[in-house]
Amino acid sequence: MTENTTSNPSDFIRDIIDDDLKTNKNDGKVATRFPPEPNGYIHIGHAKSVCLNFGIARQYQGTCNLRLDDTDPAGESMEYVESIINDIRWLGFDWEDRLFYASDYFEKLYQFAVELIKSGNAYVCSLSPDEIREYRGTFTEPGKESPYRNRSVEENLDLFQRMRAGEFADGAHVLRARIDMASPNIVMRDPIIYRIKREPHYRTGNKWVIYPMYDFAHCLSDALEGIVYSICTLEFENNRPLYDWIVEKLITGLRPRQIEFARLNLSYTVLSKRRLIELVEKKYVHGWDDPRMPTVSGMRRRGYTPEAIKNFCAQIGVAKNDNLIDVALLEYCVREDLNENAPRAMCVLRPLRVIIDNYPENQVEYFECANHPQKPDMGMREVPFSRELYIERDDFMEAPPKKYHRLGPGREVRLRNAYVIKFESMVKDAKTGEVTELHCTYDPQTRNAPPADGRKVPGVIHWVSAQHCAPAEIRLYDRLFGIEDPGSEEDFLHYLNPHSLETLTTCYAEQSLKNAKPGSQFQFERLGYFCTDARDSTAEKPVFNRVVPLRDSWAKIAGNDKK
RNA sequence: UGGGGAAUCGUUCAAUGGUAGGACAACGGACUCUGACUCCGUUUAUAUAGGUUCGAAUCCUGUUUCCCCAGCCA
Repeated sequence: MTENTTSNPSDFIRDIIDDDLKTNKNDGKVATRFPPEPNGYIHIGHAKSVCLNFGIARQYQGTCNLRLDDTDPAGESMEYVESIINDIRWLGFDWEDRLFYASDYFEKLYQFAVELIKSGNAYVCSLSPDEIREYRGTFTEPGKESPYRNRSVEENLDLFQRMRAGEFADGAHVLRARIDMASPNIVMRDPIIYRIKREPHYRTGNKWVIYPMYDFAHCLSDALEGIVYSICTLEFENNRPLYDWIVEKLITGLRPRQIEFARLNLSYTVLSKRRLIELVEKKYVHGWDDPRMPTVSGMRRRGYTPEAIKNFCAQIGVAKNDNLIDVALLEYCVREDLNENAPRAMCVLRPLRVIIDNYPENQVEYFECANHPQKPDMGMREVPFSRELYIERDDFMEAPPKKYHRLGPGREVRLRNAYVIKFESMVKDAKTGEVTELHCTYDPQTRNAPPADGRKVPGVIHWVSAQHCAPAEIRLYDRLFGIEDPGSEEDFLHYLNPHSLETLTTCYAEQSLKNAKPGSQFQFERLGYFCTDARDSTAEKPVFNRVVPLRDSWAKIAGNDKK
């Protein structure tokens, strides 16, 4: 595992870079960029791209720019820009002074467009949107040339200037690249490169009423920034000829190269921006940072760590195969990191009162408990013990099966870090028959020691002292969807997991958890990893999010027995 | 249907003409004051049919399957 973090990753993109370096193709320059559109929060799929682009820059001592690709004012906002900046920083990447906005290039891009018109490579088309679609043809039939395709350079220049000046309504004209209406690649059939859109831009306000299209803006932004490797996802493969066409027409010297890789798909969730927005807007989740969301802000609030996310991105690799990564791998990475770094504590989720009949009424003892069983340097804490305790309801069974080694009639169990107790009797609710209270006795010899007579007590359960513990709220999160690949379903909302959030309001946390720092993670022993909710947790009532449960081999045994 | 991509254990990534390997998952077992962690072990793969070659996951030919493209989104 240590080898993993020290050795450099390798993939087909890094192979290309290695080759370029070997042949000195770009004077040894390595420059990448991460170019999100600020119209939503970034998610684990973006994190893959962030790790790739920034990771390459780091590995080759190159640079990686952060560029907001904000060429369509609809839906873009500063709130999204801020969230993106915040999220990438949190992941641990730095673009130094290279924060750019495509909108900062609007004037330059306009001049590039003028240049394209002058060289006869672009024209103003006045077909309606419907007509443009019709003229485009289909997969099997070539398109038809627009009647406006042969306008003079002067007319095109005049029209384009007037488009900019705001003389025309939205949709009245567009600027198109003059390529080939018969191209088998539909992208190349005179693609639109500028459209009129009377929509205020979150950065340029009302300065512009024409906006460049992605295909035009992106490649030129790359070129302007001196990007060498323009890494994007597979669905842009069809656009690469256009990328190259534009760059070839307008850029001399070093030209950026587009390389495509397969975007991440994660099981039991969706990663398309459209669907994520829908979940937020229709309130199926409580915002972009809902801990069930695969967004970076959601995972942060859930308690995932940057290290876990980055390690996950390293594990999944980079290739061109469509993929659906098992979310279990992400959870593995989270556990791996938290097992190493999260201090342990005890917390009872579904309490059952236990009275130790032979323990003195007003006595309190403090047990020194290790914050981490394998890491003494993480220190100790004192945990109070008294006559009345709470244990987990699951840790008692009235009629336990043989393999169950917790508490039951006639059985003994070890209280974690404390005494061995023995079941004596139970109290039931007269009406419901539910067990409401247990009476036990403790063996005073078993403090920090095995039973004196050598008998074995296989079970160990967690507990809290009733008079010392802190009432807490705990939110148990489960996968957002009930099926592996909801993203492939048109009506994906039908597959939402109705139990993706379970809120427990009568939990009891050990005393030390009262001062838990917001956003900090713990392992609640025998249960899982939990994170103090950064938003809702208070000193009076701490709120914990379950990051991920511990692996539970008992659940498997119990589950098999039922079958 | 035209064009562009991709096919290797259940999932994913490697193997760049020379022993098909890793991780996750699954399944056994050991250990254990967390049924955690850790450790040990096991199962399972080159889409398909031909060809070239001493030797093919890799090269060639055909076939099949999957993904992307007909936004004035990115």
